[in-house]
Amino acid sequence: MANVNSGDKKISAAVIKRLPRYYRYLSDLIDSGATRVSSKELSETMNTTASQIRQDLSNFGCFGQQGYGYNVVTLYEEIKNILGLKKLYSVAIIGAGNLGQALFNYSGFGKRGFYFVGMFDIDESVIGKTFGNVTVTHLDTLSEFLKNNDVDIAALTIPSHAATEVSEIIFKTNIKGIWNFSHADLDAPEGICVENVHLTDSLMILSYRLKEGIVL
Amino acid sequence: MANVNSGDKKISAAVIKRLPRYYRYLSDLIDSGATRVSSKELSETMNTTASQIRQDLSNFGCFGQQGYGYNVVTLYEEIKNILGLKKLYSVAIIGAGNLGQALFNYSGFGKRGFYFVGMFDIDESVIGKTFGNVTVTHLDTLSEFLKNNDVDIAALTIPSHAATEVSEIIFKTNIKGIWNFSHADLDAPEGICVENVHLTDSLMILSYRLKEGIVL
DNA sequence: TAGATTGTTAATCGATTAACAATC
DNA sequence: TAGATTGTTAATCGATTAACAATC
Repeated sequence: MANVNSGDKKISAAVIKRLPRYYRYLSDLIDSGATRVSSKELSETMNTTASQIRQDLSNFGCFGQQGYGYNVVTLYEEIKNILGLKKLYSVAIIGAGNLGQALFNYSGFGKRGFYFVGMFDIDESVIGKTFGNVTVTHLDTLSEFLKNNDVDIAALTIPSHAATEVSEIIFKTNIKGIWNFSHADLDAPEGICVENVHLTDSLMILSYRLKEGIVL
Repeated sequence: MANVNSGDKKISAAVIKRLPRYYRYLSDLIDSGATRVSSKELSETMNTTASQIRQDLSNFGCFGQQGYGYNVVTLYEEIKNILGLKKLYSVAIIGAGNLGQALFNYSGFGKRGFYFVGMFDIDESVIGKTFGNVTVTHLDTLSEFLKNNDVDIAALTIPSHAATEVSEIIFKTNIKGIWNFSHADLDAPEGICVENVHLTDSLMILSYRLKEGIVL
Protein backbone atom coordinates (compact mmCIF):
# COMPACT_ATOMS: atom_id res chain seq x y z
CA MET A 1 0.00 0.00 0.00
CA ALA A 2 1.07 3.57 0.65
CA ASN A 3 2.86 5.77 -1.86
CA VAL A 4 0.51 8.14 -3.60
CA ASN A 5 3.39 10.42 -4.47
CA SER A 6 5.05 10.64 -7.86
CA GLY A 7 7.47 12.73 -9.80
CA ASP A 8 10.55 12.25 -7.63
CA LYS A 9 12.45 9.22 -8.93
CA LYS A 10 12.64 9.25 -12.67
CA ILE A 11 10.65 6.81 -14.71
CA SER A 12 12.38 4.71 -17.31
CA ALA A 13 11.63 5.19 -21.00
CA ALA A 14 10.56 1.55 -21.21
CA VAL A 15 7.72 2.22 -18.79
CA ILE A 16 6.58 5.40 -20.55
CA LYS A 17 6.49 3.65 -23.90
CA ARG A 18 4.01 1.11 -22.52
CA LEU A 19 1.58 3.65 -21.10
CA PRO A 20 -0.14 4.62 -24.36
CA ARG A 21 -0.80 0.97 -25.02
CA TYR A 22 -2.39 0.50 -21.60
CA TYR A 23 -4.41 3.61 -22.32
CA ARG A 24 -5.60 2.16 -25.60
CA TYR A 25 -6.65 -1.16 -24.10
CA LEU A 26 -8.45 0.56 -21.24
CA SER A 27 -10.32 2.67 -23.77
CA ASP A 28 -11.42 -0.53 -25.50
CA LEU A 29 -12.49 -1.98 -22.17
CA ILE A 30 -14.61 1.06 -21.45
CA ASP A 31 -16.24 0.69 -24.87
CA SER A 32 -16.95 -2.96 -24.13
CA GLY A 33 -18.76 -1.93 -20.97
CA ALA A 34 -16.32 -3.46 -18.48
CA THR A 35 -16.14 -1.72 -15.12
CA ARG A 36 -13.30 -3.59 -13.45
CA VAL A 37 -10.19 -5.39 -14.61
CA SER A 38 -7.39 -7.20 -12.80
CA SER A 39 -3.76 -7.00 -13.80
CA LYS A 40 -4.00 -10.70 -14.67
CA GLU A 41 -6.93 -10.23 -17.05
CA LEU A 42 -5.32 -7.19 -18.65
CA SER A 43 -2.00 -8.96 -19.05
CA GLU A 44 -3.70 -11.82 -20.88
CA THR A 45 -5.40 -9.57 -23.43
CA MET A 46 -2.29 -7.49 -23.87
CA ASN A 47 0.06 -10.41 -24.05
CA THR A 48 2.32 -9.27 -21.26
CA THR A 49 2.75 -10.14 -17.56
CA ALA A 50 0.59 -9.06 -14.66
CA SER A 51 3.76 -8.28 -12.77
CA GLN A 52 4.87 -5.79 -15.35
CA ILE A 53 1.56 -3.98 -15.37
CA ARG A 54 1.50 -3.66 -11.59
CA GLN A 55 5.15 -2.68 -11.48
CA ASP A 56 4.62 -0.04 -14.17
CA LEU A 57 1.57 1.47 -12.52
CA SER A 58 3.18 1.49 -9.10
CA ASN A 59 5.62 4.09 -10.41
CA PHE A 60 2.80 6.60 -10.39
CA GLY A 61 0.58 5.65 -7.47
CA CYS A 62 -1.82 3.09 -6.10
CA PHE A 63 -4.75 2.81 -8.43
CA GLY A 64 -6.07 -0.64 -7.56
CA GLN A 65 -7.67 -2.45 -4.72
CA GLN A 66 -6.77 -5.83 -3.26
CA GLY A 67 -9.20 -8.57 -4.16
CA TYR A 68 -10.91 -6.33 -6.71
CA GLY A 69 -8.41 -5.09 -9.25
CA TYR A 70 -8.73 -1.77 -11.00
CA ASN A 71 -11.73 0.32 -11.85
CA VAL A 72 -11.46 0.66 -15.62
CA VAL A 73 -12.60 4.26 -15.90
CA THR A 74 -10.52 5.42 -12.94
CA LEU A 75 -7.39 3.80 -14.25
CA TYR A 76 -8.02 5.20 -17.72
CA GLU A 77 -8.33 8.69 -16.28
CA GLU A 78 -5.21 8.24 -14.17
CA ILE A 79 -3.14 7.23 -17.17
CA LYS A 80 -4.63 10.06 -19.17
CA ASN A 81 -3.41 12.37 -16.44
CA ILE A 82 0.03 10.75 -16.23
CA LEU A 83 0.47 11.16 -19.98
CA GLY A 84 -0.40 14.82 -19.74
CA LEU A 85 -3.52 14.41 -21.84
CA LYS A 86 -5.81 16.49 -19.67
CA LYS A 87 -4.69 19.63 -21.46
CA LEU A 88 -4.92 20.63 -25.11
CA TYR A 89 -1.84 20.90 -27.30
CA SER A 90 -1.56 23.18 -30.31
CA VAL A 91 0.48 21.82 -33.18
CA ALA A 92 1.99 23.59 -36.19
CA ILE A 93 2.72 21.50 -39.25
CA ILE A 94 5.96 22.39 -40.97
CA GLY A 95 5.83 20.87 -44.43
CA ALA A 96 2.38 20.77 -46.02
CA GLY A 97 3.05 17.88 -48.37
CA ASN A 98 1.25 14.57 -48.34
CA LEU A 99 2.40 13.59 -44.90
CA GLY A 100 1.63 16.97 -43.36
CA GLN A 101 -1.83 16.85 -44.89
CA ALA A 102 -2.33 13.30 -43.70
CA LEU A 103 -1.57 14.32 -40.12
CA PHE A 104 -3.82 17.35 -40.42
CA ASN A 105 -6.74 15.34 -41.72
CA TYR A 106 -6.52 12.45 -39.31
CA SER A 107 -9.24 12.99 -36.73
CA GLY A 108 -7.68 10.72 -34.12
CA PHE A 109 -5.25 13.33 -32.83
CA GLY A 110 -8.05 15.79 -32.14
CA LYS A 111 -9.76 13.21 -29.97
CA ARG A 112 -6.64 13.00 -27.82
CA GLY A 113 -6.40 16.75 -27.41
CA PHE A 114 -3.98 17.71 -30.18
CA TYR A 115 -5.24 20.35 -32.58
CA PHE A 116 -3.53 21.91 -35.56
CA VAL A 117 -3.11 25.65 -35.75
CA GLY A 118 -0.94 26.29 -38.78
CA MET A 119 0.68 24.80 -41.86
CA PHE A 120 3.85 26.05 -43.49
CA ASP A 121 5.73 25.27 -46.67
CA ILE A 122 8.03 26.77 -49.27
CA ASP A 123 6.28 25.21 -52.25
CA GLU A 124 4.20 27.86 -54.03
CA SER A 125 1.85 25.22 -55.39
CA VAL A 126 0.57 24.41 -51.91
CA ILE A 127 0.82 27.84 -50.29
CA GLY A 128 -2.62 29.42 -50.10
CA LYS A 129 -4.44 26.12 -50.04
CA THR A 130 -6.87 25.71 -47.19
CA PHE A 131 -7.37 22.57 -45.15
CA GLY A 132 -10.22 22.73 -42.68
CA ASN A 133 -9.76 26.09 -40.99
CA VAL A 134 -6.05 26.40 -41.71
CA THR A 135 -4.40 27.98 -44.75
CA VAL A 136 -0.88 27.03 -45.74
CA THR A 137 1.48 30.00 -45.57
CA HIS A 138 5.09 30.50 -46.55
CA LEU A 139 7.78 29.22 -44.24
CA ASP A 140 9.08 32.78 -43.98
CA THR A 141 6.03 33.64 -41.91
CA LEU A 142 6.66 30.84 -39.40
CA SER A 143 8.86 32.79 -37.05
CA GLU A 144 6.38 35.65 -36.79
CA PHE A 145 3.48 33.23 -36.41
CA LEU A 146 5.12 31.44 -33.51
CA LYS A 147 5.80 34.76 -31.84
CA ASN A 148 2.14 35.79 -31.98
CA ASN A 149 0.53 32.43 -31.28
CA ASP A 150 0.90 29.98 -28.48
CA VAL A 151 2.09 26.81 -30.17
CA ASP A 152 3.18 23.79 -28.14
CA ILE A 153 4.44 21.38 -30.76
CA ALA A 154 5.96 21.58 -34.24
CA ALA A 155 5.43 18.58 -36.53
CA LEU A 156 8.35 18.44 -38.95
CA THR A 157 7.08 16.81 -42.11
CA ILE A 158 9.83 18.11 -44.35
CA PRO A 159 12.81 16.53 -46.11
CA SER A 160 15.92 15.90 -44.00
CA HIS A 161 17.98 18.50 -45.80
CA ALA A 162 15.54 21.21 -44.74
CA ALA A 163 15.15 19.95 -41.18
CA THR A 164 18.28 21.47 -39.69
CA GLU A 165 17.54 24.93 -41.07
CA VAL A 166 13.91 24.85 -39.94
CA SER A 167 14.81 23.55 -36.51
CA GLU A 168 17.12 26.53 -36.05
CA ILE A 169 14.12 28.80 -36.47
CA ILE A 170 12.04 26.76 -34.07
CA PHE A 171 14.70 26.67 -31.40
CA LYS A 172 14.42 30.45 -31.10
CA THR A 173 10.71 30.32 -30.32
CA ASN A 174 8.50 29.11 -27.49
CA ILE A 175 7.96 25.70 -29.00
CA LYS A 176 8.72 23.03 -26.44
CA GLY A 177 8.16 19.85 -28.43
CA ILE A 178 9.18 18.64 -31.86
CA TRP A 179 7.46 15.73 -33.53
CA ASN A 180 10.09 14.90 -36.08
CA PHE A 181 9.20 12.89 -39.17
CA SER A 182 12.31 13.91 -41.04
CA HIS A 183 15.24 11.60 -41.43
CA ALA A 184 17.55 13.98 -39.61
CA ASP A 185 18.53 13.48 -35.97
CA LEU A 186 18.11 16.95 -34.51
CA ASP A 187 20.23 18.03 -31.61
CA ALA A 188 17.84 20.21 -29.73
CA PRO A 189 18.94 22.69 -27.07
CA GLU A 190 18.10 22.33 -23.40
CA GLY A 191 14.37 22.36 -22.73
CA ILE A 192 13.09 21.14 -26.09
CA CYS A 193 11.79 17.58 -26.46
CA VAL A 194 12.20 15.77 -29.74
CA GLU A 195 10.11 12.72 -30.56
CA ASN A 196 11.33 11.01 -33.71
CA VAL A 197 9.16 9.05 -36.11
CA HIS A 198 11.59 7.51 -38.55
CA LEU A 199 9.34 5.62 -40.95
CA THR A 200 12.20 4.31 -43.02
CA ASP A 201 13.87 2.89 -39.92
CA SER A 202 10.67 1.09 -39.10
CA LEU A 203 10.49 -0.40 -42.60
CA MET A 204 14.10 -1.53 -42.35
CA ILE A 205 13.39 -3.32 -39.07
CA LEU A 206 10.50 -5.08 -40.79
CA SER A 207 12.82 -5.99 -43.65
CA TYR A 208 15.32 -7.47 -41.20
CA ARG A 209 12.65 -9.59 -39.59
CA LEU A 210 11.32 -10.75 -42.95
CA LYS A 211 14.82 -11.82 -43.95
CA GLU A 212 15.42 -13.63 -40.70
CA GLY A 213 11.94 -15.11 -40.59
CA ILE A 214 11.39 -13.62 -37.17
CA VAL A 215 7.74 -13.36 -36.32
CA LEU A 216 7.71 -11.66 -32.95
CA MET B 1 39.09 -11.91 -33.74
CA ALA B 2 37.36 -14.88 -35.30
CA ASN B 3 33.64 -15.30 -35.67
CA VAL B 4 32.40 -14.46 -39.14
CA ASN B 5 29.32 -16.56 -38.58
CA SER B 6 25.90 -15.29 -37.73
CA GLY B 7 22.33 -16.42 -37.44
CA ASP B 8 22.74 -18.89 -34.58
CA LYS B 9 22.22 -17.02 -31.31
CA LYS B 10 19.30 -14.65 -31.60
CA ILE B 11 19.86 -10.94 -31.68
CA SER B 12 17.98 -8.74 -29.25
CA ALA B 13 15.40 -6.26 -30.49
CA ALA B 14 17.41 -3.46 -28.89
CA VAL B 15 20.31 -4.18 -31.22
CA ILE B 16 18.13 -4.40 -34.33
CA LYS B 17 16.48 -1.09 -33.57
CA ARG B 18 19.87 0.63 -33.59
CA LEU B 19 21.00 -0.75 -36.96
CA PRO B 20 18.99 1.60 -39.18
CA ARG B 21 20.48 4.53 -37.32
CA TYR B 22 24.00 3.25 -37.87
CA TYR B 23 23.08 2.77 -41.51
CA ARG B 24 21.88 6.36 -41.73
CA TYR B 25 25.02 7.81 -40.18
CA LEU B 26 27.27 5.71 -42.39
CA SER B 27 25.35 6.95 -45.41
CA ASP B 28 26.05 10.51 -44.26
CA LEU B 29 29.72 9.65 -43.79
CA ILE B 30 29.92 8.31 -47.33
CA ASP B 31 28.35 11.53 -48.60
CA SER B 32 30.90 13.56 -46.65
CA GLY B 33 33.68 11.63 -48.37
CA ALA B 34 35.01 9.82 -45.32
CA THR B 35 36.65 6.47 -46.02
CA ARG B 36 37.31 5.23 -42.51
CA VAL B 37 35.71 5.67 -39.09
CA SER B 38 36.49 4.31 -35.64
CA SER B 39 33.87 3.22 -33.16
CA LYS B 40 35.01 6.10 -30.99
CA GLU B 41 34.47 8.72 -33.68
CA LEU B 42 31.14 7.24 -34.67
CA SER B 43 29.98 7.07 -31.06
CA GLU B 44 30.75 10.74 -30.61
CA THR B 45 28.68 11.87 -33.61
CA MET B 46 25.88 9.49 -32.72
CA ASN B 47 25.89 10.34 -29.05
CA THR B 48 26.33 6.78 -27.87
CA THR B 49 29.24 4.67 -26.61
CA ALA B 50 31.98 3.06 -28.66
CA SER B 51 31.49 -0.09 -26.63
CA GLN B 52 27.89 -0.36 -27.70
CA ILE B 53 28.71 0.06 -31.36
CA ARG B 54 31.41 -2.62 -31.27
CA GLN B 55 29.23 -4.91 -29.19
CA ASP B 56 26.31 -4.48 -31.58
CA LEU B 57 28.37 -5.11 -34.70
CA SER B 58 30.11 -8.12 -33.20
CA ASN B 59 26.75 -9.90 -33.23
CA PHE B 60 27.04 -10.15 -36.98
CA GLY B 61 30.71 -10.51 -37.75
CA CYS B 62 34.10 -8.82 -37.69
CA PHE B 63 33.93 -5.79 -39.89
CA GLY B 64 36.78 -3.70 -38.51
CA GLN B 65 40.53 -3.78 -38.23
CA GLN B 66 42.68 -3.10 -35.16
CA GLY B 67 44.45 0.22 -35.26
CA TYR B 68 42.38 1.33 -38.23
CA GLY B 69 38.70 1.14 -37.44
CA TYR B 70 36.05 0.46 -40.05
CA ASN B 71 35.98 1.11 -43.76
CA VAL B 72 32.90 3.29 -44.15
CA VAL B 73 31.63 1.81 -47.40
CA THR B 74 32.27 -1.78 -46.35
CA LEU B 75 30.48 -1.33 -43.05
CA TYR B 76 27.59 0.40 -44.80
CA GLU B 77 27.23 -2.51 -47.19
CA GLU B 78 27.46 -5.03 -44.37
CA ILE B 79 24.66 -3.37 -42.45
CA LYS B 80 22.63 -3.10 -45.63
CA ASN B 81 23.02 -6.82 -45.98
CA ILE B 82 22.20 -7.53 -42.34
CA LEU B 83 19.02 -5.49 -42.63
CA GLY B 84 17.97 -7.47 -45.68
CA LEU B 85 18.13 -4.43 -47.93
CA LYS B 86 19.94 -6.10 -50.82
CA LYS B 87 16.65 -7.30 -52.22
CA LEU B 88 13.59 -5.39 -53.39
CA TYR B 89 10.31 -5.49 -51.49
CA SER B 90 6.91 -5.00 -53.07
CA VAL B 91 4.38 -3.20 -50.93
CA ALA B 92 0.60 -2.96 -51.25
CA ILE B 93 -1.10 -0.01 -49.61
CA ILE B 94 -4.39 -0.85 -47.98
CA GLY B 95 -6.21 2.39 -47.39
CA ALA B 96 -5.66 5.06 -50.04
CA GLY B 97 -6.43 8.04 -47.84
CA ASN B 98 -4.02 10.83 -47.01
CA LEU B 99 -1.59 8.63 -45.17
CA GLY B 100 -1.59 5.92 -47.84
CA GLN B 101 -0.96 8.56 -50.48
CA ALA B 102 1.77 10.13 -48.39
CA LEU B 103 3.59 6.82 -48.16
CA PHE B 104 3.11 6.20 -51.85
CA ASN B 105 4.50 9.58 -52.84
CA TYR B 106 7.49 9.62 -50.53
CA SER B 107 10.51 8.80 -52.64
CA GLY B 108 12.70 7.76 -49.74
CA PHE B 109 11.29 4.24 -49.56
CA GLY B 110 12.10 3.57 -53.18
CA LYS B 111 15.71 4.45 -52.54
CA ARG B 112 15.85 1.75 -49.88
CA GLY B 113 14.34 -0.87 -52.16
CA PHE B 114 10.67 -0.71 -51.25
CA TYR B 115 8.30 -0.16 -54.15
CA PHE B 116 4.52 0.13 -54.19
CA VAL B 117 2.51 -2.19 -56.37
CA GLY B 118 -1.11 -1.55 -55.47
CA MET B 119 -3.52 0.65 -53.57
CA PHE B 120 -6.87 -0.45 -52.20
CA ASP B 121 -9.81 1.29 -50.59
CA ILE B 122 -13.56 1.07 -50.10
CA ASP B 123 -14.21 4.76 -50.65
CA GLU B 124 -15.71 5.28 -54.11
CA SER B 125 -14.35 8.82 -54.27
CA VAL B 126 -10.77 7.57 -54.33
CA ILE B 127 -11.23 4.32 -56.27
CA GLY B 128 -10.10 4.77 -59.85
CA LYS B 129 -7.68 7.55 -59.01
CA THR B 130 -4.18 7.01 -60.27
CA PHE B 131 -0.99 7.78 -58.40
CA GLY B 132 2.17 7.33 -60.41
CA ASN B 133 1.70 3.99 -62.10
CA VAL B 134 -0.82 2.62 -59.62
CA THR B 135 -4.59 2.91 -59.72
CA VAL B 136 -6.66 2.57 -56.59
CA THR B 137 -9.03 -0.37 -56.75
CA HIS B 138 -11.77 -1.67 -54.51
CA LEU B 139 -10.79 -3.63 -51.44
CA ASP B 140 -12.86 -6.52 -52.79
CA THR B 141 -10.18 -7.06 -55.43
CA LEU B 142 -7.36 -7.30 -52.87
CA SER B 143 -7.58 -11.02 -52.29
CA GLU B 144 -7.47 -11.79 -56.00
CA PHE B 145 -4.65 -9.30 -56.54
CA LEU B 146 -2.50 -10.86 -53.84
CA LYS B 147 -3.10 -14.27 -55.38
CA ASN B 148 -1.84 -13.14 -58.79
CA ASN B 149 0.99 -10.87 -57.71
CA ASP B 150 4.00 -11.41 -55.57
CA VAL B 151 3.58 -8.92 -52.73
CA ASP B 152 5.91 -8.93 -49.75
CA ILE B 153 4.42 -6.31 -47.46
CA ALA B 154 1.00 -4.82 -46.80
CA ALA B 155 0.90 -1.29 -45.43
CA LEU B 156 -2.27 -0.89 -43.40
CA THR B 157 -3.27 2.75 -43.55
CA ILE B 158 -6.88 2.20 -42.58
CA PRO B 159 -8.94 2.99 -39.49
CA SER B 160 -8.62 0.58 -36.55
CA HIS B 161 -12.16 -0.72 -36.89
CA ALA B 162 -11.37 -1.97 -40.41
CA ALA B 163 -7.96 -3.37 -39.53
CA THR B 164 -9.05 -6.68 -38.06
CA GLU B 165 -11.29 -7.51 -41.01
CA VAL B 166 -8.64 -6.60 -43.57
CA SER B 167 -5.94 -8.46 -41.72
CA GLU B 168 -8.07 -11.61 -41.90
CA ILE B 169 -7.94 -11.35 -45.68
CA ILE B 170 -4.20 -10.77 -45.67
CA PHE B 171 -3.49 -13.68 -43.37
CA LYS B 172 -4.85 -16.02 -46.04
CA THR B 173 -2.36 -14.79 -48.66
CA ASN B 174 1.38 -14.94 -49.23
CA ILE B 175 2.06 -11.65 -47.54
CA LYS B 176 4.79 -12.06 -44.96
CA GLY B 177 5.02 -8.60 -43.46
CA ILE B 178 2.50 -6.07 -42.24
CA TRP B 179 3.39 -2.44 -41.74
CA ASN B 180 0.57 -1.45 -39.49
CA PHE B 181 -0.37 2.21 -39.12
CA SER B 182 -3.75 1.44 -37.65
CA HIS B 183 -4.45 1.77 -33.98
CA ALA B 184 -5.29 -1.90 -33.66
CA ASP B 185 -2.84 -4.43 -32.26
CA LEU B 186 -3.12 -7.30 -34.70
CA ASP B 187 -2.49 -10.82 -33.57
CA ALA B 188 -0.89 -12.32 -36.61
CA PRO B 189 -0.56 -16.05 -37.18
CA GLU B 190 2.75 -17.87 -37.20
CA GLY B 191 5.07 -16.65 -39.94
CA ILE B 192 3.75 -13.14 -40.42
CA CYS B 193 5.71 -10.16 -39.07
CA VAL B 194 3.88 -7.10 -37.88
CA GLU B 195 5.66 -3.79 -37.50
CA ASN B 196 3.49 -1.22 -35.77
CA VAL B 197 3.66 2.51 -36.31
CA HIS B 198 1.33 3.96 -33.72
CA LEU B 199 1.50 7.69 -34.37
CA THR B 200 -0.87 8.57 -31.57
CA ASP B 201 1.26 6.62 -29.09
CA SER B 202 4.25 8.60 -30.22
CA LEU B 203 2.41 11.89 -29.70
CA MET B 204 1.33 10.79 -26.24
CA ILE B 205 4.91 10.02 -25.28
CA LEU B 206 5.85 13.52 -26.43
CA SER B 207 2.99 14.90 -24.37
CA TYR B 208 4.26 13.04 -21.29
CA ARG B 209 7.73 14.46 -21.72
CA LEU B 210 6.40 17.97 -22.25
CA LYS B 211 4.39 17.71 -19.06
CA GLU B 212 7.34 16.38 -17.10
CA GLY B 213 9.80 18.76 -18.67
CA ILE B 214 11.96 15.85 -19.77
CA VAL B 215 14.26 16.79 -22.57
CA LEU B 216 16.02 13.58 -23.46
C1' DT C 1 58.31 0.24 -34.10
C1' DA C 2 54.64 2.69 -31.23
C1' DG C 3 49.97 4.21 -31.25
C1' DA C 4 45.47 3.10 -32.29
C1' DT C 5 41.67 0.37 -32.26
C1' DT C 6 39.47 -3.86 -32.73
C1' DG C 7 36.56 -8.06 -30.86
C1' DT C 8 35.61 -10.17 -26.64
C1' DT C 9 35.38 -11.16 -21.85
C1' DA C 10 34.16 -9.46 -17.28
C1' DA C 11 31.74 -6.10 -14.34
C1' DT C 12 27.96 -3.20 -13.73
C1' DC C 13 23.73 -1.58 -14.20
C1' DG C 14 18.80 -1.70 -15.10
C1' DA C 15 14.55 -3.99 -16.25
C1' DT C 16 11.55 -7.90 -15.88
C1' DT C 17 9.61 -11.61 -13.37
C1' DA C 18 8.43 -14.13 -9.25
C1' DA C 19 6.93 -14.32 -4.63
C1' DC C 20 4.28 -12.86 -0.81
C1' DA C 21 2.43 -10.23 3.11
C1' DA C 22 -1.36 -7.08 3.41
C1' DT C 23 -6.11 -6.55 2.93
C1' DC C 24 -10.38 -5.73 0.29
C1' DT D 1 -15.23 -15.54 6.23
C1' DA D 2 -12.37 -17.33 2.17
C1' DG D 3 -10.74 -16.09 -2.31
C1' DA D 4 -8.80 -12.71 -5.01
C1' DT D 5 -5.67 -9.37 -6.03
C1' DT D 6 -3.05 -5.58 -4.92
C1' DG D 7 1.69 -2.98 -4.10
C1' DT D 8 6.23 -4.08 -3.02
C1' DT D 9 10.36 -6.54 -2.06
C1' DA D 10 13.60 -10.05 -3.69
C1' DA D 11 15.47 -12.92 -7.42
C1' DT D 12 16.51 -13.38 -12.10
C1' DC D 13 17.52 -12.14 -16.36
C1' DG D 14 19.35 -9.25 -20.03
C1' DA D 15 21.62 -5.18 -21.77
C1' DT D 16 25.14 -1.75 -21.38
C1' DT D 17 29.65 -0.31 -20.13
C1' DA D 18 34.43 -1.01 -18.95
C1' DA D 19 38.69 -3.27 -19.51
C1' DC D 20 42.20 -5.49 -22.07
C1' DA D 21 44.81 -8.81 -24.81
C1' DA D 22 45.52 -9.20 -29.69
C1' DT D 23 47.25 -7.06 -33.63
C1' DC D 24 47.05 -3.92 -37.62
